[in-house]
Amino acid sequence: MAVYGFSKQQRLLKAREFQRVFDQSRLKASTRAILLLAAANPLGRPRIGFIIAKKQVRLAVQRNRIKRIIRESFRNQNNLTLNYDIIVLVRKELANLSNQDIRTEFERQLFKLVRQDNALKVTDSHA
RNA sequence: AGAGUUGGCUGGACAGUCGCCUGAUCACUCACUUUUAAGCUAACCACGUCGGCUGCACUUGAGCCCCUAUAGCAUAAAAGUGAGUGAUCAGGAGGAAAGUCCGGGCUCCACAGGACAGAGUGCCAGGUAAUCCCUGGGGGGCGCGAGCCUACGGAAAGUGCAGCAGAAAAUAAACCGCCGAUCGAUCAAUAGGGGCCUGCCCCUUUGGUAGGAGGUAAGGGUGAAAUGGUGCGGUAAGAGCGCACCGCGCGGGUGGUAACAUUCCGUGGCUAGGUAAACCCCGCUCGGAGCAAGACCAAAUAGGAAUCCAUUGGCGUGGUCCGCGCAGGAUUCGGGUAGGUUGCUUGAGGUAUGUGGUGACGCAUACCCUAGAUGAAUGACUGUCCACGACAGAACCCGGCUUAUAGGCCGACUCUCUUC
Repeated sequence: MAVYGFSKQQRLLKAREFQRVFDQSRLKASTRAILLLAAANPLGRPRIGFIIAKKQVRLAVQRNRIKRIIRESFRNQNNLTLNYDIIVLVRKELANLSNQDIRTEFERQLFKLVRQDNALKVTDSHA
């Protein structure tokens, strides 16, 4: 039932949680428009948090739009097995993209994280 | 019909699927509190020794009592509170939510007084909780007009400033020009007088020429601005020097609550230039910080305070003992961090009607409750339609101002043209 849901359990809420991801990030994917950082969590589900600086995206309407689209995309990733806390850092160029382009940009980087995670699991099992 | 002025309203619509936040109701789970029910615990271990008993031993030690059930422990049910999950229902950004430029409410701090500094403000009257806002009125400017703009107190309190041009920029001055009366020089003339050398000289008068102490502010030219304008008289030339009209100042009257107006009366020949978003003067206003205000609950860690225990032993003080201090243990307390709760949406609130007022707005009655997030909700996708959707996202709350804005709708008014 909660497959498509998006409650507070799937969000990063505290400054400490954000700081932990920055300190312990193992996965990283970035383009000119967006940067994803991720650190493993023990909860058995992924969580997501946003950092959209006012310096990068000046208008509040644009910041809200980006958050909503990426959150909506993240919500629909029902088969995502990535047990990580993910931080999305938004850069200036993302505000110029359309809704559809923001979505594909985010999903492409998210799958990059999944591939990195799989590669790590393989090396861990060898070691 | 075209051009324009002005006031107000609106700010994509509908359907489906999947989500987010808040509230209400219901169900389940967990925690806490209260009540009720039935139940378990007087045992064991350790310690203390005010007293008692037992009993060994001769003064200490051992065992029991010395104390609880009106207590403690866990269980179940019901009720309440809180949290979580699920279901259903309801609600969920703006006209500017923006800039944070003013004004208030609210909160805390300081204090409730006075003075100075500083900042703001500035025609008048009214509205308001209040304002730098709004309404009405006055003055000035722009527009054929509807209308628009206006930082609009004081320049005879003082100080300062004015590039370029121009002769001169604030107190009068004089470049060109005009005049040159009064002054001597020179020429001429006629008239008059005088002298003698009898055709010359002198004096007076008149006119001219060049000069000139000086007079003048009409004219020229410069400038944003040059010490009222026009005309006539007047004069050597001119000039408010005089007069008429216009303008201006002052006093009075009249109208107006007032700013102010004045086809009214008198008076002054006109003096008093500009600049105060230059200093300044005058009147009025202003304590500071802000919801990250403030209030409450409060883990861990460190530290603090109080009480009790141990003070046999340790460290310090000291020759030693007592004592004192430090370190130790237990309990309690307050401050307070993370975190949480609250402040937090019922308010100078909306809508309708009536009513007072030119209007801003006030008053009365009825009805309505309309976001409350906090790493921060109010959305995404699909389809259909059309005028193809601008500027843009609440963060304690209101009243204004300013700035941004695709379009669409309604009202009032002005000018021009055409037809009747």
